Amino acid sequence: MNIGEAAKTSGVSAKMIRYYEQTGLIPKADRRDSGYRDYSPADVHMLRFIRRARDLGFAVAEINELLSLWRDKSRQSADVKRIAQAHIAQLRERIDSLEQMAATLGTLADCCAGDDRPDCPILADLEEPGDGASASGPFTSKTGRLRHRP
Amino acid sequence: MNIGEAAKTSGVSAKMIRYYEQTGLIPKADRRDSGYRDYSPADVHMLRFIRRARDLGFAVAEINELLSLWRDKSRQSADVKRIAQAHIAQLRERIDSLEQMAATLGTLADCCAGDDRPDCPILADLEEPGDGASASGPFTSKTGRLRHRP
DNA sequence: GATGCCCCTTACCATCGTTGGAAGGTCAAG
DNA sequence: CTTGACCTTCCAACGATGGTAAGGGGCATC
Repeated sequence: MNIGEAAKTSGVSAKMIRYYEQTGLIPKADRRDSGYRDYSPADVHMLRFIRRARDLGFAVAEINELLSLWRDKSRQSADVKRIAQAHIAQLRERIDSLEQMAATLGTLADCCAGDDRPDCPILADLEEPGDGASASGPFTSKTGRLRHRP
Repeated sequence: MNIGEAAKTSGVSAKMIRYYEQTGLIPKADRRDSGYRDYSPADVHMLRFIRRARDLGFAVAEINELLSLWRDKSRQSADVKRIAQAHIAQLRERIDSLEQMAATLGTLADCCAGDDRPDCPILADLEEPGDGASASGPFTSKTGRLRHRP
């Protein structure tokens, strides 16, 4: 199976398949005489596993952990559960940050007339954060910022 | 005012101030004879504006928009409100994605014995997503992924 | 006036996951 | 044989931030 086919059936782009191979997340694919990578259904299975884990927000490093547990038939489900729960906690933190942001902005927008007058509580708050719906607590400079999604 | 002082009083690191200048988010700072950048209280004010907007999750491109409205005294608060509301909608989308992820994982973890047996519904779902708490709907490959926060 | 310390400058490199492109080889169909 | 779709490798970029290194200035203290 070509990399293109593997990409289509797994949902992981060919670019990313090569990247995952390069970074060691997945083992080096077999090569045909032409140099083309050759994928088995089992490889595609693994790729779909990765894809699914990415969709669930796991970082590649975490997926690495999950993959070794997946490959290890004698794995303990407790290990997997631990990783999953740690990830859930991470997700909750980010959700909280985002909700704080949205709440702050929502309050400001509600106070905003939204007409053609230059008075704007949103800009005013950006200038000098108010107390009411302040978002300057839990997330300072490093937390709650989202990755740019292309 | 030195860049260090400006950084301290604005909450934006010196590094980022230079970066913002380089990328055109803020105008080039005045220079003293020594070559040091020189910042006025107004500049610091602007930096705090930026900082606050970053804390609220605005991307730099959005902050650019906000900054021009901020500088434009005849701005219409409707414009600001529009930007803010679009941003809120973005935040809500991401929150939804994250909540779906957390819910899916939570369900799986609840079903997981968490003992030393190899049977693990979490891994099973990663292999072949189930229907119950599937998270394969709204967020496919590009949505809901978080930026890595160092 | 010299010494030490901190700050400043520019200029790279790394991160993380992903996408894009260029330059060239392979394969299957016409 | 040609064409076009595929594959290969390599290199670069994104966005925001941190780090580091080398070289020089500013200021307080001796």
